Amino acid sequence: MDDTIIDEFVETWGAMGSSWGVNASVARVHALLIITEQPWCLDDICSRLQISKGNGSTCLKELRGWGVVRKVLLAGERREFFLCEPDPWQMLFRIVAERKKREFDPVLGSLRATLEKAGKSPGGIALERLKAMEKMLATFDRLASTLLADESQARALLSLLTGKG
Amino acid sequence: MDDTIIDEFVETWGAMGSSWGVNASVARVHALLIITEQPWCLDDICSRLQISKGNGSTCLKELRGWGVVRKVLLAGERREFFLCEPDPWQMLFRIVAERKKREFDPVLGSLRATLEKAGKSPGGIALERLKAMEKMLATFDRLASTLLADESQARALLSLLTGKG
DNA sequence: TGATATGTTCAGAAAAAAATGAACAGAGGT
DNA sequence: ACCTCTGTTCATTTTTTTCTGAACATATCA
Repeated sequence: MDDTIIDEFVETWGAMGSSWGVNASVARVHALLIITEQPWCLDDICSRLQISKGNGSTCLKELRGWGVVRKVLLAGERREFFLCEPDPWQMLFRIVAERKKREFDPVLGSLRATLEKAGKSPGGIALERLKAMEKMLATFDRLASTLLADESQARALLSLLTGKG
Repeated sequence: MDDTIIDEFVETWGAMGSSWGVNASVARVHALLIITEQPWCLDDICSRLQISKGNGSTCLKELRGWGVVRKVLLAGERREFFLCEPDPWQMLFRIVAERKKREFDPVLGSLRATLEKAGKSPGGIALERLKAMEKMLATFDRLASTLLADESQARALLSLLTGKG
């Protein structure tokens, strides 16, 4: 029975989301749209996942905010339907780009501000270590920017590095 | 006053931890050990961060579990002191290795199990899409394994890719 | 216009996560 | 052996997060 297969996937995805700071319901809705490639409407999602309409609505809004789910209009249908981005790489890039912007860039900015202030009165602060951290994060910043700027190239590069297709 | 600088760094780190699924207190303790490179004892950490001894003890235990903090014995001291891994790259590699093991590998395993089951009764399941996802995650799996196996090489490679030191 | 269908928002309820602090365990010292 | 210092554990409390469901908005159609 493939409902079981779908459920397992949905729950796995939900648990993974949780451990990476993504609301489990959001991840579950996403998983449902991933594994069944049909368009779903709000009510069907909610009854399938046993969540309230309010919660479902919020999850979809968030997923659209991440750029991984979009509304589709179905001929003769009054309701709104939702589809997820079909290409896993695209999906990943959008999530990474968004999380970088929201949760990495501010940290790098803050670290640089700390370094600047600490440069003037370094008492008790491990300046050299912080500089090394800034350098490391800056490396990731450049790498991510480069990869995100050209997705097909990024994909090729990553595959190349691992020596497989 | 550098206590303020330290506090800001600690809070930034704590907030970042939160958004990536790491307990904020754990991240704050880590931040304190990062930015001051002295050894700290439990009581001093707790009073500096205004957390209970129980909480502090648990945080340190967890940080040791991640391999980024270790106990040091100070001559003539009965208390235990704690130091964090001094090299940011080492720190990062340990965290990545551990999170991969705990939170990525099981997902890849589960996805493969899903694929196997769905191969037999694929009704309603987007097989091709799941295969593409498996392929993508497998690429990351190989890449991470390669990089984690030789840290200095990984570090060199990442710097090379970004065209800087 | 009124009735129905659909979606969103948000105050309050429920659940989950995190923190506290007291009890306990062990290690040293006297 | 007894007392003190140190650290851990865990039941309970507190805080935070998440979810629900009802009220509201909007759209469609008769």
